[in-house]
Amino acid sequence: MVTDRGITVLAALRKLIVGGELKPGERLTELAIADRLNVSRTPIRLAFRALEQEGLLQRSGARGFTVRKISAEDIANAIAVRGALEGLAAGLAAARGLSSKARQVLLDCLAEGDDLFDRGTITEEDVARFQAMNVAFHQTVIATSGNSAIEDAIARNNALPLAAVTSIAFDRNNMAAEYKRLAFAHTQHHVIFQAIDGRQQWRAEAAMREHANAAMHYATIFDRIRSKEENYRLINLMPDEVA
Amino acid sequence: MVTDRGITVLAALRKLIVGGELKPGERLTELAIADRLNVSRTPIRLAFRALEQEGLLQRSGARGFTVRKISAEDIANAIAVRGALEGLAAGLAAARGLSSKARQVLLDCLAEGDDLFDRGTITEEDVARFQAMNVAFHQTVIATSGNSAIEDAIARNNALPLAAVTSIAFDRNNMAAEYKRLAFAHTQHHVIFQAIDGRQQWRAEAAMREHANAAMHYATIFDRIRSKEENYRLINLMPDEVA
DNA sequence: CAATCTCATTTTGTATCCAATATCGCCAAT
DNA sequence: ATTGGCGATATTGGATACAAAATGAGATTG
Repeated sequence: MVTDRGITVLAALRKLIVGGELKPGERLTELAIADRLNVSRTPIRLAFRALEQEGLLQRSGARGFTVRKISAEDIANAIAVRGALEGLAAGLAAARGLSSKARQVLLDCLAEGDDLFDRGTITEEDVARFQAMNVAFHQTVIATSGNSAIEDAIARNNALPLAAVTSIAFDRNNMAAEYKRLAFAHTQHHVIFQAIDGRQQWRAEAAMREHANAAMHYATIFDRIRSKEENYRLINLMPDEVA
Repeated sequence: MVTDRGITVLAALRKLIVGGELKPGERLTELAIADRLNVSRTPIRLAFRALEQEGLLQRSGARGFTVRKISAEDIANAIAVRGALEGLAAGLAAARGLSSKARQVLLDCLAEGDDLFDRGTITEEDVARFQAMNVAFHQTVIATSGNSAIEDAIARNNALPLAAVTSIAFDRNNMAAEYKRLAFAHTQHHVIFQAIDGRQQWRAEAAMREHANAAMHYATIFDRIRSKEENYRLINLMPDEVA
């Protein structure tokens, strides 16, 4: 064993797929990919099955895998699922109440967002900051729910690039519009925090569920992002990179 | 390749785990299981990872897998997730409307249930009939939602034995109580159908979500089922066996 | 000319071998 | 007595060889 290549291979393949170098619908044979990545078929076989579970690959008939064709509808579907699951999480979090530590994390997220949006404009780096803050906010709420099955279900649902909390895309030619979009999402974070902190279960659930619709935006611009119009920038934290 | 043992091995292992022959917490080594099932390590490696995804195995440290310890809380958590997802599905189904074919399937399910519960008592065979009908009802609603991400998420959440629609458990010494329980669940089916057929999105969602609580019963009696008290019978359709 | 059958080729599934590394027990030193 | 290192062993990861299917092309026949 040279090193633990399994993980490396999996990440490399994910990158090839998400990055579009392996095109949707393309058929993958173990040998071809093995040669391409300079490993034997063994780690490839494991990676194929893992990626099938993640929803990036599909079995094609009795033989082989193809790269899943992801449509805007798929993204929208996954976002709806995310909304339902995160809504449930937020409601349960409200019912259970925040630990003082979780409460502080959320407050920090809110403060950071306030700081970010106070200026009235944002830069591309700000978007990256927002993303990190956003991920922390959502993960804290989910963790506070105390229901690990939600966490699992969301993690698996996150496999689709644009449906995950860890994805963010924006139009660099239109940062004013992006500012509005993200600032609104941040305002929703305030509402969600209020509801959870105030132990209002139903309100927390409804607010979080509505908040997921902020991401529905991605489904509508999915085709433009996919075709790599160069004014669209996609920041996509891979599963490996998330703490 | 003798035959496609991969699937066989996976199913066999699942059975060993769910059946309790491999005890929760037990550490599994590839070689030991390979010998036990008379195959090489290769299909075992694949199966371990698949079962990890399903949530039946857990990675234990840097080396090896252990059989996941499932608690009553885990079951309750998974059922809550199922409720949220099926609730979402039912709501979407109401919004979209039933196809005439789906409508007929649901009506048939209702008719079969009516027939089943008309007599005022049930036998063990009736429970099996109910289970088949129940699975069909739920799958039809989920399919009608038109959101395949829900289907996927539910399928994966179903891995835990008692959290799945495909599981049913009952106390054979107390069939009168079981009759009440299942008859009530069936009445809920009527409500859900009414709501979906009447295009009442929110009512459909709420009704389906509440319906999931019928399964919460299993979380409460989980320990008794697990310890195989012989008056409890568990019918568990494995993922392979579901059409 | 179409349909079907056969055989070659491709590709997957399984077994086994080797390399790497974690784990455990033992011994010594403090 | 406890801790730290050291080596033996167990166990996993990866490569390769081989067996079994599936697929496709070409031939053969109705």
